[in-house]
Amino acid sequence: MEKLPNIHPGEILNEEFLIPLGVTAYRLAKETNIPQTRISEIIKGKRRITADTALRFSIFFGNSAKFWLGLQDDFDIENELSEKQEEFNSIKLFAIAS
Amino acid sequence: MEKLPNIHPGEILNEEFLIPLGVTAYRLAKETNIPQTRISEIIKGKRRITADTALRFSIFFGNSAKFWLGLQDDFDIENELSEKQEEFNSIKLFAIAS
DNA sequence: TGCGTTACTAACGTCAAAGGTATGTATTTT
DNA sequence: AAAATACATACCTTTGACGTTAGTAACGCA
Repeated sequence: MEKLPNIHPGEILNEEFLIPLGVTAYRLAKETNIPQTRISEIIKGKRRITADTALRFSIFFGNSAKFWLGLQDDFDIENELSEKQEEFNSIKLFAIAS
Repeated sequence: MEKLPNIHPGEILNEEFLIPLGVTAYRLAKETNIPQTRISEIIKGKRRITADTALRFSIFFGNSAKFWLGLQDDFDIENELSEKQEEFNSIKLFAIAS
């Protein structure tokens, strides 16, 4: 198994939505009433997708808020896993006390 | 439509996992290597489920990290929606510039 | 009875990040 | 030329995630 580069939600926003649809970050900011800085930082992977952001995106793009939060979750989970492998290995599955 | 009380993830942790399985918050903290305060605050709805928490829970309970983060997402989305209805109403679906 | 484990809460303190406003600098459009 | 588009940087505030420590209480057992 290769380890995927772990692509962040901002990259998907840009490459799967903005570019194909011909929407600029500026326009997205204006139409969703999100400050430009927030959009800019999300695209650069410096900021997370929150529920507020997810809802605004979902209304504008016509998809679901869970899609956007799901992207963030996947990204977070992958990052945590690769950072704390050993830590997590020490946790054992629940078992009823004997 | 009635508005559901919007149940937070900690409540589900407690009522759907801890109580039925007979696991105390104290034991969960010990076995997942999470400080007790974190568990306590999550159960009381004062703290969110993060990727770290979700992964530890999923290993211990034998389910997925996305399940736990999904609970948090659902909760966040509901809260945002009820708080910012009007704000979101002003956002319009994307349309190609004419 | 007294010690240790279990169980939970409350009170600090730190650091990261989410949020906004303001500003700067191009480029395009009118 | 003026206004709108497009994007980035800097600064500030507030929230919240995190941990450590300390405190209380109840139960188990030797």
